[in-house]
Amino acid sequence: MPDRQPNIELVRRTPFFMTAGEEAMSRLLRPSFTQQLPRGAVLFDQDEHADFLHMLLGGSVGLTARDEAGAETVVEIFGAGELFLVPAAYLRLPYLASGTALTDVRVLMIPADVFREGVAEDPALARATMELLSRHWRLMVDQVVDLKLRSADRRIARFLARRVPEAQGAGSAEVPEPRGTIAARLGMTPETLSRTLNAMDAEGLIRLSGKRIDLPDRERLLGRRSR
Amino acid sequence: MPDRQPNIELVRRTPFFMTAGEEAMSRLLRPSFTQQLPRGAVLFDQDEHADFLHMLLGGSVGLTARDEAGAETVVEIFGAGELFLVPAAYLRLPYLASGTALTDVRVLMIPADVFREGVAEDPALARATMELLSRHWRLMVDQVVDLKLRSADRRIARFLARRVPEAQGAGSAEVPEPRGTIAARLGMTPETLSRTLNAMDAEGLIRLSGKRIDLPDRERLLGRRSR
DNA sequence: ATCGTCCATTGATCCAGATCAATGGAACCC
DNA sequence: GGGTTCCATTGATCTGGATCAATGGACGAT
Repeated sequence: MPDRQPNIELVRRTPFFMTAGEEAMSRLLRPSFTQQLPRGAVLFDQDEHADFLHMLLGGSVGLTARDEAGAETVVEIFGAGELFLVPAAYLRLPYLASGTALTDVRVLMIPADVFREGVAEDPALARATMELLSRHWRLMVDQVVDLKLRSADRRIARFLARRVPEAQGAGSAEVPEPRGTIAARLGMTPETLSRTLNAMDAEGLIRLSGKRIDLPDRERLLGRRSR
Repeated sequence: MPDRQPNIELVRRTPFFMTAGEEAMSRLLRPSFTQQLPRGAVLFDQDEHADFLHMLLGGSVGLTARDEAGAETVVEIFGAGELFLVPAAYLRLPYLASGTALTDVRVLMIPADVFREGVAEDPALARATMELLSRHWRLMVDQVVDLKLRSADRRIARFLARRVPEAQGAGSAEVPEPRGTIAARLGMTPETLSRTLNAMDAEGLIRLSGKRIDLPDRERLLGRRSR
């Protein structure tokens, strides 16, 4: 059920549109629409032609890549306010990965050709796009370093710490995504994730309570030298 | 020994300047200079402020990240014609990684502020930059998938195959970089790389000859299902 | 040429995390 | 409300690749 009236305020406040400006926003919004989808829905599929960019208004989406043997991983998990699929749309190439709703989601669908036009004509929109791409590149570099240098428990600790809104001290991380998805994002099996989480709980580093995880001491959690 | 006369033809032919156009090129080249550096030289250091973009005119450069414990990996290896460090320069953030000359290199040094100005004023330059960033994001996604899904020997096979100029059949890959660097780029130890390379040679999948490696049958090399 | 240094190779052993295999539990549907 | 299904957890075992430990060779310096 497409909906032509997205929550404008929410869109206006995203880092992307804060940089791109009001004009770019209304230009992109005019031909766009929003979709509500339940957990598990597939938003787009690897190898298919990129007709839309997606901006997540609520919920979270997993970028899932499948290799030639059919095995799958999660490359990244995007949360509310994130705009993604710019590279595929811009290069007019097929998507590198599929997108799956990890929770119920609300997505703003922006036609790729409108975006390409806008970016060519509006310097502020181009600026916002370059910033976005730069940030996203750095996120992926960070993940590569994580995978190559850090052990499973350090990766988990960092993942949880980044989910806490407060920069310092104690906090609480919302983790509504399926465990298997998080494990895949972190480059490990669900079994390893589960075991490590329970061990951390036993040590008092974290407090598991279903879809929320409390971090009593962020510094201690990150500080652990397990290699 | 900065040199104010880079090989213009070489620069003009890079994918980046083919898109950015002649005007952007002369604008960026005017305040730039080239440097010749020996293998092992450090071009820039992690955490330092990004004052320059680098365009590699010859040789290859490794992006090396160091974690808090002092361990290092190689995030990416760039070859001639590549422009890198755009994200740090554009976001005015410190470099995420250090750059090391893996062979003797010739680098064109482009001042970051000139680049930022140019990108704001020249739409063709902005377009080239968005394409570059999009491509680079996809390269990192590819690497993440590689690390998460593929075994050491498959990663090596793919790495070698991508170094062969010819798309099909047999070919020869130049591998002038130190073995340890390649191992780090592939997320394994030099020991594992060495052993796997020798095993592949024994099976006739590749032919080792110092800094060159011949691939008699690209398809067979890639086809191996060792999961 | 000869030495020293660095890097690659080779060998032996170890271990973090994967895999295989049940079992437990929460959400969903008639 | 009681299956049914799916997902998370827990247990036992296995293994790809890391680590530790020598050698061997190539290259640059003298």
